[in-house]
Amino acid sequence: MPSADPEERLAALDAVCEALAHPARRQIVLTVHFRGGSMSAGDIAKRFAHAWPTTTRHLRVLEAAGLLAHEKVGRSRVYRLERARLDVIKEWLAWFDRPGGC
Amino acid sequence: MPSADPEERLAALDAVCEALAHPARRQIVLTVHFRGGSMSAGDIAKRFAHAWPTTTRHLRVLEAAGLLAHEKVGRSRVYRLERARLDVIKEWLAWFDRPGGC
DNA sequence: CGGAGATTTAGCGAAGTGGCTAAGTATCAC
DNA sequence: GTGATACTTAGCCACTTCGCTAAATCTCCG
Repeated sequence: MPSADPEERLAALDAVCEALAHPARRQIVLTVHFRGGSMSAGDIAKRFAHAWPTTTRHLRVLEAAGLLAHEKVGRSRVYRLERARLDVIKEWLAWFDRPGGC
Repeated sequence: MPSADPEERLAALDAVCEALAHPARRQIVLTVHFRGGSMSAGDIAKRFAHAWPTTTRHLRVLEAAGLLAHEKVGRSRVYRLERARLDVIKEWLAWFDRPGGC
């Protein structure tokens, strides 16, 4: 269910759009999805050419946008995709399915 | 119809995502849509707090991403929304509707 | 405890973004 | 042509982004 507070929804859209603006971050989100919805930070980092700390930062951006969440498992951190968060984009796109005409 | 060349489609996704990452640009696209799909640069600029050249630049980014196109009409430039271009995002989001599981 | 593995934090530098003002280019009206 | 209207281009500056390496942290194993 979308948040009721319109300001919060705008902020969410903002964060999600900015997070997905970077190709590496779109790739991370897709990768996690196709690996079943959750992956450890190391597994994610291994799949990218960037240095690990660079990937860590991308993960933080995605998490701040609410697209990812993590939990500690032993000495690993497992990131889980918050698929529902992608809905804010769908909602935005839906505006264009209604004909415009002031 | 989506472009056949996968590289071109990736580039398109890239450009569109980056273009829509900025709130002002999302707003421009929405505004043009609700004004019937086309507006002059001046009408667009008038609706924003930014200085006109700033809006011009946003328009150029949106046009480079293929979300807007313009034609000259007298001394005005009329920008038209290319609604179909938004489909590259829908296509990307569609990946998440198929269950992941390597 | 000591050490190795997994991951983040800190901090740097190059490059890009987004705002502005001022100046330029068309086009129309007289 | 002259002047006003409608925009864009050029150029500047503050700030952010994104890559890196080096150092810290946290957790398990023996």
